Order: sequence, then structure tokens, then C-alpha cells
Amino acid sequence: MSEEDQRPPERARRLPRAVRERQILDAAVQVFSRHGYHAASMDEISDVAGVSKPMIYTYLGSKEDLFGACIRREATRLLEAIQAGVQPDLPPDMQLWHGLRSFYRFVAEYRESWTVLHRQALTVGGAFAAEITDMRARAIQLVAALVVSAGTRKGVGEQAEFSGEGLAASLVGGAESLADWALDHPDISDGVLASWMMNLVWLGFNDLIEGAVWKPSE
Amino acid sequence: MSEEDQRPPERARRLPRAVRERQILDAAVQVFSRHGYHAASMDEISDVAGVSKPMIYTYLGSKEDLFGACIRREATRLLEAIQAGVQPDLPPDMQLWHGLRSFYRFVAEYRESWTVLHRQALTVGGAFAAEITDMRARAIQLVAALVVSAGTRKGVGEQAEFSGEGLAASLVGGAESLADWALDHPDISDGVLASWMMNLVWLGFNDLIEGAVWKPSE
DNA sequence: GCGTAAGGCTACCCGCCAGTAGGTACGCGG
DNA sequence: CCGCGTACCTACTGGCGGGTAGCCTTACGC
Repeated sequence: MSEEDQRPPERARRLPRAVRERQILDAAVQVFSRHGYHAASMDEISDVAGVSKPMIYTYLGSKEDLFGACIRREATRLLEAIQAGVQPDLPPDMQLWHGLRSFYRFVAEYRESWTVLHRQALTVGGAFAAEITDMRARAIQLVAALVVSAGTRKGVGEQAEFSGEGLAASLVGGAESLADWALDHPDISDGVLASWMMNLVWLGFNDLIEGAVWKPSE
Repeated sequence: MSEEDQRPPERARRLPRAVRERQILDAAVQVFSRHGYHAASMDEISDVAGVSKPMIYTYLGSKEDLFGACIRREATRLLEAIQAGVQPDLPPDMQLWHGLRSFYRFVAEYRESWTVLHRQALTVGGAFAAEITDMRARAIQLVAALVVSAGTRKGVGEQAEFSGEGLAASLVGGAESLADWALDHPDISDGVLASWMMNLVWLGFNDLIEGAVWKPSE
């Protein structure tokens, strides 16, 4: 029974700043995704992170700063995941297909990242809402460009251009909602989800009813 | 300069309970839609309603009760608005068309109702999130039934049935997102919005690119 | 072994806000 | 004009939670 044995089981000690920041951000994303910005308390975050509250303030700043850091990290992750999966020289439908697959794979793997980005960020208001809206807007513009380019390539032009942004908005929103739905159905693979979206937006109900099916052309 | 002149300009006085409850609910929806549940303060709500705080507590109960009352009233309004517009004996695409139009008309007219239902209710967590999720689920089931019935009527069956709920989820989500987008573009009419959705989900990009257009068959 | 800087903590402050106690004005029936 | 109830208010409390002051402790250079 030396005095060594008295020590409380094992306290993680003296880690470098970068590691602590990671731990804190991980905990913050988890707590924010569970309770939302306002209902989340710094005490709970520090508790989950295994760190005392002042550490958070010295490393990441105020609650708002912390939330911003979370949003930016997760948004970057998401965009990188999607860009990694897309290949710009393929035809439009195949680009969309790969983008969707990467997206659903990301959501399945990082549920909490997705929740905090999609559901919580909008409710804070002000700067963050704008930031998220911007990110969404970029995604929408991207998809709109895809649709319009596909249209003009075939010589349709104006009709597609005018409604392009609206269509893209509803497409992006539909993809997001399906992602939310899939959170409650974890047995559905990302490939299946992506192919549902492709069938819906590329073929439409009318063709689906007739028995048509969209398939990736490899 | 009689003492009558001293009276503060005009205080609304001694109104019956039902009227006050309406005023309070109206104010609550407005404030909740602006700030979200947690950031909204009872003081601000009472201020907007032109009523003191204890009135709210005696009439509508706690903050959570108040929020619940808002949600239920607005949800009822929304569902009634949609049901008023739909005619069950029309073909599936026309049913969808009328449902969408009513929906977008409602959102344009009662922006705050829509905001509080769609964006804020989910962030409170617990009972309300469940309530909203239920309402959404009912909408999704409804649309899914529409799709499946349209499919089986043509003899497709299983394929459509299996993916029906997922498709409906993404359709409903897409419609909601387009509603959000339309909040920033108030010059677009509900008819145009609904026809975009019809073109997207009934025809699909592939047909749109080819120049096809969906039109209501009256 | 000794200064010193960086990692880390406990314990507190204080403002904001949900919720309430207790009082005042007004109408109405006698 | 006197109770009596109902509409309505001002003014408070209690606690929760963001943010901080100040202290301890380990590692490392010399």
C-alpha cells in the first residue's frame, strides 16, 4: 500500500494544446448536436471533453467562438468528403450520382457533424446562419450549374436556366431530408439512398411508374 | 386640463379571455419564429402581446406549454389549408399539384407559422420534436400512398413500394426546402413553385433536359 | 536544485430570465 | 354604496449558466 496506489484511477494529464483542442471540439459537436446551441451548457461540454471549463475559454474562446469553430471544422470535412468523390469529366448524371453517394456516406459516418450543421446551426441566428446559408447556396449553385449545363448541352437553354436555381434548391433539400430520414433507417446503404435520389430527380415519378430505372453507366 | 387628460393615451382594457389568448399566441408565434425557443424570452412575448407576464402564465401555462399551444395551432392551420385544396377523386399528379399549391400559398401567407413549425420546433427536443416528426411522417405516408397507388395502378408494385417511403421523404423535404428558398424570393407565385416541384418529381431532369414540361390537365 | 513557463484546476461572480406573490382597478349584483 | 369576483399589474426571487481570478503542478533548461 504505497502512496502511489492512492492515486485516483487515471487522469489524462499534460497533453499538448492541439490534442486538447481536438478533444474539446469533438465533445462540443457531440453536445451541440444533442441539445442545440442554447440548451447546451459549457459545463457539460467540458465534462464530456474530460477537461475543465477555463481550458475551453483559453483555447477556443467564448461559447459563440466555440460553436463557430465546430461549424467550420464540420463544414470543411463535409465539403472535402464530397469533393473527394466527384469526377468533373463524367457526364452530369454520373457526377450527381457520385456526389450523392459521398454525401450519404459522410452523413452515415459522422451523424453528429451532420446534425449540428443541418439542424442546429440555423437556429443560432446572425453570423452562423449566414455562414451555413452560404455553404448551402454554394451547393445549390453547383447543382444548378450541373443542371443548366446538361440542359444547354442539349439545346434547351432558357426554360432550364430560369427555374434552375429553384430546382436545385429543392433537390438539395430533398437530398438533405432523405439524409435525415436515413438516420432512422441505418440499414439502408448509401448506394441505395443515392440511387433513390437519382431515380426521383433524374427520371421522375412518371417514368418510375412505367417501370423505368436509372442505373450508373460505368 | 381636467384630470382626464392626464391618462396615458389608451390602454386596451378588460378584454375577454379568448381575445387575450389569441393576442398572446400571435405574439408568441412571432417571437418564437424570430429567435427560436430558447432565445425567446417571456418578457418579450408579453411585451409584443401588450399584456403583462402573469397573464400568460394564468392563461396558457409555462413557456413549454405556450410553445406547445403555438405548435398545435399552427400545425392545425397548415393541415387544414392543405386538405381544403386537395380533391381525392382526381388522378395522382393532379392531387399532388393541388396539395403543393395550397402548401406554398400557406407558407407565403403565414411565414411565421411556417418558420416556427419547420425550423424551431425540432430544436426544442423531446415531446415537440416527436409531435412535429409525427406530422411530417403523416404527410410522408400520404404522399407515399399516392405514389404507390399510382404505381400499382399501372402494375409496377414491389419496386415502387419498397422505395416509396424514402422517395416520399425526399419529396416532402424538397418541397419544404423550396418553401424556405421562396421566403427569400417573394416575387415567385405559389403556382410557379408548385409547377417546379411537379416538373422535378413527376418528369425528372432527364425529361426536362429533353424539353418536356408538365402541365395541369384541367 | 531552481527559475519559469505552460498545462490545468477549484471556486467564485453576476446577469438574465422563468416563474410567483401580492396588490390594484374595474364591473356588477344587490 | 358595499361586497365580491375577475381582469390585470408591479415587483420580486431563485437558480442556472456564461465567464473569470487566482492558485497549484509538472516539465525542462541551465
